[in-house]
Amino acid sequence: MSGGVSIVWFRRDLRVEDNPALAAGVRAGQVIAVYIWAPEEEGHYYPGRVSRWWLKQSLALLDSSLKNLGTSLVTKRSTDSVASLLEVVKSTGATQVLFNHLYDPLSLVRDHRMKEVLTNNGIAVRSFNADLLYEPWEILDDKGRPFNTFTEFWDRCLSMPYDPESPQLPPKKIISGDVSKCPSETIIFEEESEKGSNALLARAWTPGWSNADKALAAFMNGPLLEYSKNRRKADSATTSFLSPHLHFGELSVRKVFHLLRIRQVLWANESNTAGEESVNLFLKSIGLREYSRYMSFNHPYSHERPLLGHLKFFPWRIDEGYFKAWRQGRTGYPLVDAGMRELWATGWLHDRIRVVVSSFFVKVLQLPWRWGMKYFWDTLLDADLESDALGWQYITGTLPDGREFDRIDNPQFEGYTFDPNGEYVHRWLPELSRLPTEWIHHPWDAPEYVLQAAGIELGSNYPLPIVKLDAAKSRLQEALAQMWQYEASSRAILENGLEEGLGDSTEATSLIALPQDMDEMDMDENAIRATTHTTTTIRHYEDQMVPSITTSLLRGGEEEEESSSDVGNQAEDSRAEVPINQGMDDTRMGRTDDMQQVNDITAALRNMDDLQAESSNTSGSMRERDGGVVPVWSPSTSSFNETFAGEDSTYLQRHPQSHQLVNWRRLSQTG
DNA sequence: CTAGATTTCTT
DNA sequence: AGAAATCTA
Repeated sequence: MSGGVSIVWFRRDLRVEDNPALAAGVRAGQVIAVYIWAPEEEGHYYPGRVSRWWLKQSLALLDSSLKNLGTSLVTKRSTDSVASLLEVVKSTGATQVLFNHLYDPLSLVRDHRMKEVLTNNGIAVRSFNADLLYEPWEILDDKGRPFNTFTEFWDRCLSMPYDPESPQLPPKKIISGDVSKCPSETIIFEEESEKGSNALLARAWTPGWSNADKALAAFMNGPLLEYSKNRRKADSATTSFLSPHLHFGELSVRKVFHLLRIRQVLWANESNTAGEESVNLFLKSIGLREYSRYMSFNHPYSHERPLLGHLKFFPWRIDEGYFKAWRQGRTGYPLVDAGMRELWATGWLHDRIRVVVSSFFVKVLQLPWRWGMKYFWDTLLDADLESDALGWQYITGTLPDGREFDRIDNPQFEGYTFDPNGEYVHRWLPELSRLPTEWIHHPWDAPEYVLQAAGIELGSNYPLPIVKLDAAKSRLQEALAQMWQYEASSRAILENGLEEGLGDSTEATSLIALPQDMDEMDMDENAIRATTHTTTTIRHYEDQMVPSITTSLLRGGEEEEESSSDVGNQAEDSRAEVPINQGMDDTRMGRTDDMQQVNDITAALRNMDDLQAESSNTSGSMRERDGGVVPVWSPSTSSFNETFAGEDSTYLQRHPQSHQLVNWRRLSQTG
């Protein structure tokens, strides 16, 4: 036993405490800790600037912790993490590879392949749960099927016959394997152009597992008690700020859960109801994180496809201008705009405001949710594929327990509940800083003299509402009517057995692609315009699907047309595009049946082989339909950055202490 | 005290 | 929008 060398493959479990893979390695003998940076494998989901910044800090801290324990972190730069892992194994003479589970679709496929490759090479592979209270396959209903609503899921989690594993302490000492033949490679996490902006982040955040632990303690001993009371204020400092730590696995959810439970019992004994309620609420947000993994595991396409198909024919607006206005915080709705500017400036957004801006995005602007999700991915410090997919699908209403699609939230009213005194808006929208609270969430209603006194000229230094709310409501109705009509004709085509129906169906079924990726964003603006201008105003009668990003990974980008293969094809279709044989007058009708079907299929797909077969299949069927219109955006080239920085002096001078996150102006002065 | 109004919450 | 919780006369 003591002679064995184990590779511990770190991914999003960047901690030494309660890390089962690491613990197993230590128990087995010598350990070689490895981190492989292969972002190209993530396809569209190459981590954004702030996310990479966090990762860099976190790895540095992990390395120093490992050094204190007797080894160090071997880092590798790769475009094929499985191949790199195999190299590491060979150069170190390791006999086993240990890692902790991930549940995003890319990792599921990659890890499956990794297991296969290594096993074929005679290497033992062992994997563990380090990210969840319970593995997704442990939480099933009475018939042994996965749940489809959060409440049911979470109830079951909380009433499981056995508790989640107790958190383990860090190892006292690690016996290092010989890494002399396996040198670390330097990983570049930030481009030169990003360093300036990144420097600001360090003033507000301290990544790394030991800091995560401190953040947890600070939250538990402070804001947690008031969590239920304060959680709905846009700029309150009462959120936990743990999400980036949790995303990178710097913090063990099981530890969080454990400590929360202890605290809960304590407060229950003191009959501290406010405290109890707070704990329950906070636990629920942990539960949502669990649920996002659960959904991703059971429905590996939930990051790119709606779970329910009832909006399949919704005419999403392919409108670059709307998209840009939203990103830059120039929609004319102060609460939305403040949120978007905070996001851009700090990489952070209060949970409530995430709901506000994303709901606005989908319902008022009618933009395809995957664009919004991609933007969140690129800009959020806690960008998390599973959580964000769940969130956006929830907002869009494509989950069984999602919001109703035809309900539009009113940012003006939301403004007065989440930001009653307008402080949040004042902070992030310097151009409105002199507008009284009475008008702060609806400047378009303010009398001319008020606007003048506040130095606001609507339509010039602050926009008028990009879409009026009553217009948004009727537009939504129109869009739904179109959707039903399109649905009906599509069904007619199917029933008539026509291969190609309406003349415009090619256009109609073309895909709405994601916004441009990083490498394309630096393109000449004219070139971009040339590729997009003809179609920017056209509505697309199709879901926002893209070819599966797992394709390139599996087949090196070229997959055969294998539609004949197996269940996969059918399964894929039913999941992505729930049959539209009902629900003409109720967008929600038929969802139970649909979900039933989805479930049956995914149950059959639990096996990784099927999953793999299916993903290649998907791309096969989607590929030739690619070519949707792609709006272009670029944080790095946006002029908004410069316009925004340094404008909000007055308010910040008045409230120097008032928020804990990045103070954009102050930081840019000193940094 | 209750019926009715009003506010809050919804994963 | 609709249910549930909270307020009020």
